[in-house]
Amino acid sequence: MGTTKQITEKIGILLRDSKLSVTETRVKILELFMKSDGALEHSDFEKLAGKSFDRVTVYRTLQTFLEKGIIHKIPTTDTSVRYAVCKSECTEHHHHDHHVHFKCETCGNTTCLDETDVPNIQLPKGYAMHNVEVVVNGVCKSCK
Amino acid sequence: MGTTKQITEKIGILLRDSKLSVTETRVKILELFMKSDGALEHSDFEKLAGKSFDRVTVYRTLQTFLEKGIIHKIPTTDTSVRYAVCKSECTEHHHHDHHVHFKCETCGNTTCLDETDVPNIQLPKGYAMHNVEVVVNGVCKSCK
DNA sequence: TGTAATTTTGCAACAACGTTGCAAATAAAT
DNA sequence: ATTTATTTGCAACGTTGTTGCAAAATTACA
Repeated sequence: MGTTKQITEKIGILLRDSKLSVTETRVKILELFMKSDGALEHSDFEKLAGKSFDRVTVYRTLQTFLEKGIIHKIPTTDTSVRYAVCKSECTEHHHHDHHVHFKCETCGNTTCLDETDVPNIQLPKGYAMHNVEVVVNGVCKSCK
Repeated sequence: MGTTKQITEKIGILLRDSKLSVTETRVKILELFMKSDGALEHSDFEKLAGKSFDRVTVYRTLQTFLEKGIIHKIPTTDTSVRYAVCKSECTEHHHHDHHVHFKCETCGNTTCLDETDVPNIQLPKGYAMHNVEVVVNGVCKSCK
């Protein structure tokens, strides 16, 4: 994963590539994403990171990252919204969200199973498919 | 689908089977579910149905139906929570949510594709699978 | 490097959503 | 028909998400 300095450098490049100003908030939020192995939700950012961010800034930052294709949302069955960093192939205009998400019922973490393919689904006649979201619920490796 | 009277009768049986009192609110909410072909969210109930229900009652009713296995939740990527009636095989203790949900990007409706099977997914070693949720985004038959 | 232009942030105020306790109303049991 | 148990609606509250605007930080450029 690299040293903290390397991560910071990587984040700077990522932001500049997306034509975004490099600000403390954005760097800190991206650091959290990179250091966390699971998906994060809004409330995670207000608490964590030593410094507590303003709620509004967090909302706006996540919204910006979404629009630039830096992060993506993960479906949930409650009112929370979960985000994870996109793989490198994701860009502002082209998303590769076709991977499986795993939600552990024990630790509550949601992770992206990048290696696991989303299988082909045969829809009834007349339906056009754009995107498939798969969330598997169960028990993860660490909790077993 | 049957006449209104038949539906009301069916709902009475369903409620009594679940050991729930047959009240006006519960009947009206179940009627809405049966008459709608798509999934419904909380706000749909406050407005619709001529009579407007109290917010709290709707929350509590949906919660009760969930616990009894009468309805199930559908994953979304926003803060809304969508519900749909369960198929007959669902009970309080055993759920068959293994079907595909389809969200139309044009009309916004979410429907259950009961006939469409959820394909097998090969998880990495060490993961235990309990339940798979699939949501397909695209354009539905009616909007094409 | 210093200054102007642009972008981002934080605050305040607000709107929407969801929860809890309790008394009144309704349904079930006898 | 009366008692018992359940459900409902209200009030009050906490949380979550949004918008406008002035202050602060970042970028662009001389």
